[in-house]
This record gives sequence, C-alpha cells and structure tokens, in this order.
Amino acid sequence: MPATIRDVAKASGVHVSTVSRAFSAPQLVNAETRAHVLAAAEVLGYRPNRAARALITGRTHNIGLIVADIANPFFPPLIKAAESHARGRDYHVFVADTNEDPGVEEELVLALAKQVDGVLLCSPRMSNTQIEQLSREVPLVVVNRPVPGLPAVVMDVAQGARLAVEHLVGLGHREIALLGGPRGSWTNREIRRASTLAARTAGAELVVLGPNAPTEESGSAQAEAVLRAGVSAVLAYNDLMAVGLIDALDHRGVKVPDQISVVGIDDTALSRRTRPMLTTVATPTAAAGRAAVDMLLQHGDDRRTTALVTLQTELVIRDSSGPGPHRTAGPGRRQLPPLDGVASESRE
Amino acid sequence: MPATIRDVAKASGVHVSTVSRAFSAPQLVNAETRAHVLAAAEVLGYRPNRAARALITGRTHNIGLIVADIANPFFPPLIKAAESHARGRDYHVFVADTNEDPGVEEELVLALAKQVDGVLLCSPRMSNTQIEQLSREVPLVVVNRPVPGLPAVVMDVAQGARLAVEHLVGLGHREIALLGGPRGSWTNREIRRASTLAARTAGAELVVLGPNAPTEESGSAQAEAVLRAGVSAVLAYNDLMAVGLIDALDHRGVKVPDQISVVGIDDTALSRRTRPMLTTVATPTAAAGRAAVDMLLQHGDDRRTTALVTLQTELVIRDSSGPGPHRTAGPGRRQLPPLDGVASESRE
DNA sequence: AGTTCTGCTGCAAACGTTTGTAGTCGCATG
DNA sequence: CATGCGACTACAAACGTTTGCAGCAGAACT
Repeated sequence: MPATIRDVAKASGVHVSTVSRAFSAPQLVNAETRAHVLAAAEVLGYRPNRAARALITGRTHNIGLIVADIANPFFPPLIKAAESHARGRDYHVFVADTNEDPGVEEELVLALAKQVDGVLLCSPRMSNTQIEQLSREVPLVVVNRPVPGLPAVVMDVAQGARLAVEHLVGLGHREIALLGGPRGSWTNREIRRASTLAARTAGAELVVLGPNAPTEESGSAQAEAVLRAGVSAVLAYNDLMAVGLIDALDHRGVKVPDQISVVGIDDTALSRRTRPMLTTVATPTAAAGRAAVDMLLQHGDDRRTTALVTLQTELVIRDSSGPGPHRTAGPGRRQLPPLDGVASESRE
Repeated sequence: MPATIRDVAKASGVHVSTVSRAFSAPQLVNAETRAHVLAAAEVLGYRPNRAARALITGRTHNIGLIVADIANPFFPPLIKAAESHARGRDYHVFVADTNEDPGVEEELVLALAKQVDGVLLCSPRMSNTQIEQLSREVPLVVVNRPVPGLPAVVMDVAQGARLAVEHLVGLGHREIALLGGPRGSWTNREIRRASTLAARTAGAELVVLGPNAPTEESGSAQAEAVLRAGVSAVLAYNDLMAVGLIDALDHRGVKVPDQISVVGIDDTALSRRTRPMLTTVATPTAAAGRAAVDMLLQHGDDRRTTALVTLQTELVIRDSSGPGPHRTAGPGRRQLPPLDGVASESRE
C-alpha cells in the first residue's frame, strides 16, 4: 500500500536506481532529474523503507540502548543525552528496559541485534563471558562496567566513594555503614572495594550491608539494620537507596544528619528535592551517554576495540551529612541525642 | 559474517525453505529433519534476521512508544507496563523521547514507521490533523488524548480535577489557582475546563496560571505568581509542578498546607516522597500502557478503528492539602498565619 | 579525427527471508 | 493396476532497496 521506490521511478520516468541515488547520493544525479524525482516522491508520499535498505547496506542507522530500570532516575539523563547526540549523527535510539533481570537482558540484546548497528549496554547484570558472547552477535559498548576486550565507558566511582568516606571521616565519623547495591553490579564491587580501603586508611570501620536491590524500598528496608549496626554514617549505593533510608529513619524519629549522616551516589534530580538535601557523589551521566554513542559509531565495524573511557566523579556536599560523634575537625555545632529508645519503634 | 538461513541449509543438507519452515511452521516438517536443522542452526549460532523477515511478511513484531519526556516520572510506569505486556505477546517495544518537541515527535513517528508494526503516541503535542496524517504512515494508538477516527486511551482527568477542586472547596478554600500545563496538551485543556466548571459550581474562584512547561522548575518559577494571586490553594497540572511549587514556597517560608494547600495530578512515586506527602489525583498509568498495547495489536491491520478507552482516576488525599481560610466543613485545627511579610523574600 | 574523460543513467545482482506451487515418494484405496 | 492421498520437501519468486558495472552522450584533450 505505501509507495515504493518503484512507484516513484514509474511516476518520474526514470529507473529505480536513479531514484535511489536521488536520495542517497545526490551528487551522482543531474540536478533537475533529481528535482523531478523528489517532486514525484513528495506527491506519492514516498518514504524509503529502512528495513530494506538495512538488508543490503548492513547499516540500520539505529542504535539500541539497554538499561536496567527506566524508572531509576539515574538513567533518564543518560538516555536523553545519548538520544540527542545520536540524532545529531542521523541515528535513532531504541530504549529497552530489563527490569534488572539478566535473562531479559540477554534476550533483548539478541532481539535488538539485527535491527540496530550496535547496542549500548548500561549497567549490565550478566557475566563477562555472557557479554563477550553477545558481542559476537552485535557491536557492543558497555556502560558502567569495564569488560575486557570490549569498548566501555565507566565512571570513576571508586574515587567518588573514597571522597565520600574521607568526607565522613573528616566530620568525625568512625563507624560507617555501606548500603550495598545489586549483586552482579561492577559499580557496587568498585564502591565496596574503594570505601573499605578508604575507611581502613583513615582508621575508621566500615560495615557492609547487602547486597540489595537498588531501590528506594530496599533503602527503607535496611533502616533497621543500619540502626542495629550502631553506625553514625551511611554511604548508600545510590541516591534512591539513600532517600529511602532517610525516609525510614525519619519515620523512626531518627534525625538526619544530626544522629546519622547519609551520603548517596549519582546526584540524581532527587538529591536536590529531599529534605535534608542529599550529600552525594555526582556522576556525569549525560557525558557518559554521549561518549558511549561516540565510541559505538567510531569503531562501527572493527569490533573488539578495547578502549576504556573513564569519567571523573565529584563529591557534592549538601545537608544530609554532618559532624559525627568523635569530633576531630570542624566546628561541632550539633547535639547528638542518644540512639537508645529507637529500637522500640523498630517493628514498623 | 553471521550465519544465514543458507548456511544452515547447506550444513543440514536441506533446502532453505525447509529451514525456514523448521522455525516458523514446525508442523509442516518431519520431526527428525527438524531436529537436524535445529542442531545445525545451534552449532552455527544462527539467528533469523528479523529485518529480512519483516520485509516479506510485513510484520516486524516491534512496536514503537513515543513519550514527551522520559525523565518525567509519569511515564516510566506506563513504559514498563507496555513493555512487559508486549513481551508476553512476543513483541518488543522501542521507546523514544521527544523532549516535548512536536517536530521531533513527527520525525520519530516517521523514522519508526517502517520498523515497527505500530506506534503508541503518548501525550502528543502535535495537532490533530498532523496526527491523522501520520496515521496513514503507520498504525497509531494515541495515549492521553482522544483523536477523532483513531484508537485512543485516555484518563478521565476531568473527573480527577473535579474531585480535587471539590476537595479543596470542602476544606474551605474559595480562591484557588490552577497551575496550567503545556500548550497543546489535551489533558491540560481538560483539567482547565473541568476545574473551572467545578469551581464555579461550588461557588469558588479559579485563577489560571500558565501555560507552563510540565516541569519542577516551572512549578517553582510560578511560586511568585501564586502568592501574588492571593489564593489559598493550588491545583497543579502534575506532581512535578506541584513539588516544584511546594519547594519554592518552602524557600520563601510559606508553609504547606498551613498557609497554602497544594494538590498534584498523576500520583507518581514522587508524591509519597515529599514532605508533606502530596495530595494528588491518581491516574492508572500502567493500565493505560497495557490497554494501548492491546488496542494496537488487536486491530493490527484495519486502521481507522475509532475505539476510545477511558480509564478512571481517583483522588488520593495526603498531607499537602488542609483547611482553608473560610471554614465550612471539618474541624479547622490549623492556625493560619498572615500571608504578609512574605513578599520581602520574594526575589530569591 | 581519434582518444580519453566526465557526467549521467540503466541494468541486474544481491541482501536474508517467506510462501505458493509443484514435485516425489510410499501407501492405502477402489 | 491405476488412482488418489498424505506427508514431506525443493523450486523460485517476491519483499524494497543499494551498488558495481556498463553504456552513452558530449566535451576536452592530443
């Protein structure tokens, strides 16, 4: 029913190949012939069938973007940046959501494989070997995780975690909890490694709680464990969990940052919206999206490029972190009520 | 480089058509032949090329989903519901973001047209005639707006707005502001119409501020106008704007709901996260996503189906709405400090 | 005048599938 | 024994493009 290149050829009295060239190689066709063709195409409402084109050129001009959870505010900025960056290069981005499920992840890559020129795999939960296998089906750029032999863009979240821990220790905290993220997350391992090291170096103790789903609910659910751990500060895997935790602490009458300091990671839009505003590690998500698109488009064909782009992070100090019980630096201007009496409300 | 159906045919000693049928019409091929073929395909790592298949069958088994802004928390639940619903029917969903730009919107529909079996157009900002034209390129289901002659699923947001206004009037508010949404939004017109009517009926005055971008920033930016309007309650186009407004009011020392009540629309995850928790109109977004997919898949071919599905909304009363200055109902347990003295802080 | 070049266009094969039609074989039926 | 049937498989055309090659003017050299 829709007009094909053949209809246009017939209508303008030239061969189909000329029509084809009129669109995709204008310099090869006489200017007025081209005008004729375009006019005919216009009246017929002709649109090139990209699937057919892809079949022969091998390039779809689409790129796939797979994220763990589209509802996680970490991803939208990345997605939007990738989209507009790609659009500027005449590419379209197809986004898909895996619900944090490695199975769905694999299925989606395979499904996307033949319809896109490459896939941006963000925060994958699969194993490295799985990812390597998939990279034989379609060019892959991994985001938020380095995979040997594959191009990847990561954030220097270890640096961020270190800064966060040092910030807390500087405020006088000696016992810090790390609210871990999801199993299979490289970022999570990285944060854990770096914060453990930073704590030890600074002479503080770090207790790890997790792994946990990277959600607000999961942050709330760990409030109990945090209190039981008797720490005075918490570093959370992401802002979502930090917010969930603050919320649950608030419900229990525990004041942040007066009784417990909480630091998040990601600097999502959320962090400026909460009361108190969240101290957090800013990750350059938009830049990551753009970089990933660039890498994919650059080595479009020669796979197995092993480039690794690392983006810097920084600590954004807001209101959810304050002086700890052991004063060592800075003016200790806050009172620290005892933590007792809180446990009674614990079962709610 | 990747294995084709031809390779599999060669490897298993049968004709390509047999291989094809082994996959897409198992009952037509001998069981052990089929086993042979599948085995060969397995070792070769063969995956059918969906583009080639689509070329001949005319069905891509993909559906497009276009939203105004993926970062708006209203959309993710809709997207996720549509995705998983579609996946259950062996369809994949490609999401794209328009940045609230009608031009990009049209471009995306056109780009998607040949690569999907249909498009879910959510909250479009285009004109009806534009949409009708596009529907000739690809089957369309419109979400959040009725378009004559096209299948659509909408929320009964008029009812929601009415409930919200009645709720506020019931609390004693007589002067209410409506924080309008974006130009071109059907939902916005609907809210405006219904709330104006409801206010008049209940003997209250409604002042409309807008149109505005449906963002948090835009909500904050209107705080000044809200104060100047001298109202005691505000109904916002969506939760995002409501939150932005509350935030800006808070900065100015204006207490919500003690001095001004604020009601949102959408009941996004945000609304339970704010302090005070937001009174809002719940819209069944997940159900809308599923319904839209169903409609698209149902009348896949016969376009111009004129079905219109309307989903009910309901008012969720939380903490951001309280008694107004004119007590008529309910216990007026809050003090109402004067609004004066606020303007001095206005320029921040 | 002959040769080469340039600018343009047509021809036809190819991309990886699906599917209508026709063919083969063994077997039961009349 | 011819016929028909059922189960299976091969053949080939088609889907809508792109692109290497060849052809053909006319212009520009030698």
